[in-house]
Amino acid sequence: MKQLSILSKIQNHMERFSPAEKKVAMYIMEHAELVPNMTTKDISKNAGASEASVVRFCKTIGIGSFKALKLTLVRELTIADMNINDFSIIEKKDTPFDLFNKVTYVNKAAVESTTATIDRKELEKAAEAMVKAKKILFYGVGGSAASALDACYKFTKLGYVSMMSHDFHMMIPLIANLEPNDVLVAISTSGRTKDVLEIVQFAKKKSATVIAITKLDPSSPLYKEADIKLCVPDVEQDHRIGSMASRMTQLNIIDALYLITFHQMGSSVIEKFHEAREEVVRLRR
Amino acid sequence: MKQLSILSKIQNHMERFSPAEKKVAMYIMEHAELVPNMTTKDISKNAGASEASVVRFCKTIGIGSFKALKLTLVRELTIADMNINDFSIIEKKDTPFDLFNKVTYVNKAAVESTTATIDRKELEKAAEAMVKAKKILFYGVGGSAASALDACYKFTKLGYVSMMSHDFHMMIPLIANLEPNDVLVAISTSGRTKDVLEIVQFAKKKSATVIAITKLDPSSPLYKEADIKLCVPDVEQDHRIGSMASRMTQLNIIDALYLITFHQMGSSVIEKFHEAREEVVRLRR
DNA sequence: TAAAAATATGAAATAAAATTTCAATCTGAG
DNA sequence: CTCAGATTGAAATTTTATTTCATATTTTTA
Repeated sequence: MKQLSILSKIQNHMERFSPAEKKVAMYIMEHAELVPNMTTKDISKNAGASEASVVRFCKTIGIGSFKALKLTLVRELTIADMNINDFSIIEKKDTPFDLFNKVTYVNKAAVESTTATIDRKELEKAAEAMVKAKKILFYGVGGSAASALDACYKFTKLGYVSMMSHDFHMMIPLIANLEPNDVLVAISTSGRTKDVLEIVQFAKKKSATVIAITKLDPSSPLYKEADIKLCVPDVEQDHRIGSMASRMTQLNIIDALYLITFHQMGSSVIEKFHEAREEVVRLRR
Repeated sequence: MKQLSILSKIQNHMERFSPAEKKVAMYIMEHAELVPNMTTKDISKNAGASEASVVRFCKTIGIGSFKALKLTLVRELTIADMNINDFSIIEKKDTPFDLFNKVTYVNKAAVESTTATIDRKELEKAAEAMVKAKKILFYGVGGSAASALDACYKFTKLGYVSMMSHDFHMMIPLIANLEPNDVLVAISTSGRTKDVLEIVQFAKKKSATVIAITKLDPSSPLYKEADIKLCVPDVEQDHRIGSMASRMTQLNIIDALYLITFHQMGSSVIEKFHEAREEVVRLRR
């Protein structure tokens, strides 16, 4: 039989808690992953009960101390899965540290959630395309520009002619010089950024392979146009705040693409790679 | 190949510990499973060193506090049989999808591990500094340039005069125009990039506040020079592959800084923010 | 080789967190 | 009502973690 986890124990006990304990229980159930980094004071504030009640709560559920509860929770949560991906949990009274913990949690969840949208076959197609390419271009604007820059840097290290710009007009001549089998990686979570779409169309005209990093949405133009779709989840974001998680998901996919390419290239290239790295360490500007 | 495992990190570092730290390290290696339930005093007694040395030991191995060490140990000891925690497990026969899963795992772990190095007080100092600043500059080179770009974009959205460049020579005049209370965010995981250090020194001469995003390493020059240190874990990477995880940790901290600043600014600014966003959606280039 | 600088260390002070105490406040049975 | 028992949080206390600082040690420099 399955060992009764501490969280379900709390759940089962819910009816029998006193009002103050119940507040604590509710808070802990809903923010279990934050608890290990919190103090009794933090929790009392957030749950609207006293510190004493937090400690009493621990005893009530049969755990000796608050510290023991934290350890128990960490142990259980390392295996647990997660589901939040928005910032509805942000509250007025949050301290910087609270906010940090929440961001960390959301980002972790975002990375995790890329597993749900990525497609094996598309990854394989991407791997194949990367090997065939001489030149690789990356294009993303606004929030996606940083991802493009990161990707560009990584593939340069692999010895590709790899370029990016967030300037539409700069991209045009770059695209004009693409040859068949070269790759354009277009990054736009929404899949509806006009500049990106125009660049993609131009690249297709030059018979380049277009890889899109975009959210899984069959109705989006970018999704429809791309030869290869590496999909990020639609991490529904609090629009007041703007997307943070989407950058994480883009980068996670870029990292994968990089590692896959690296893996395929084999040891031949690795020497040059090594050489460049040593030079960097030596010069260390 | 190295990884995110704290115990092997301690092992690898063994030669470089000071005598007192070494005693602590030895004790912890041998009794790792007991440590989460011990206090600094317990350990100092058992290891034959002072409590201060226990705390210092944590910093030396790149973990922000003793409490964080305890949490990290619990996580690892429970995760141990969940096998993967680094890239040593990359095998020839890995499919692209396998590689994707491994990258995802590593990135998630990297984000998670920032909780071990961040310091509450430094976050609060950073929050304060950001509110006082008129102008914010970001500087990072190589792999850190993408993080700087991302940060710059985010803070521009908040209405700051926010700039970045990865060109050293371009940075000079930007720094020259900084005023007291303005902020320079210097991003360098190693904390030893020469360009970055020179920029930091110049900024300090202009009385700007320097926030460093760097690994927790008390001996690194950037760590020593910065007014405020937001530390990322030393996700020691397979040097054949180059760092992926470190970008994740940088971005996680940048996201936190952004959210904290946003949170502090309050609703006054949120309107302008909204306005810009709606314009973006309308124009959607 | 001596002086100066940098590093390392633990005792003690301080800060932070957890726990306990206790007086005030409820709650409900008689 | 009223009183016994339960519940609660403010404040005191205890425990734990962290920082400071003076001293000791090593390393560098002159």
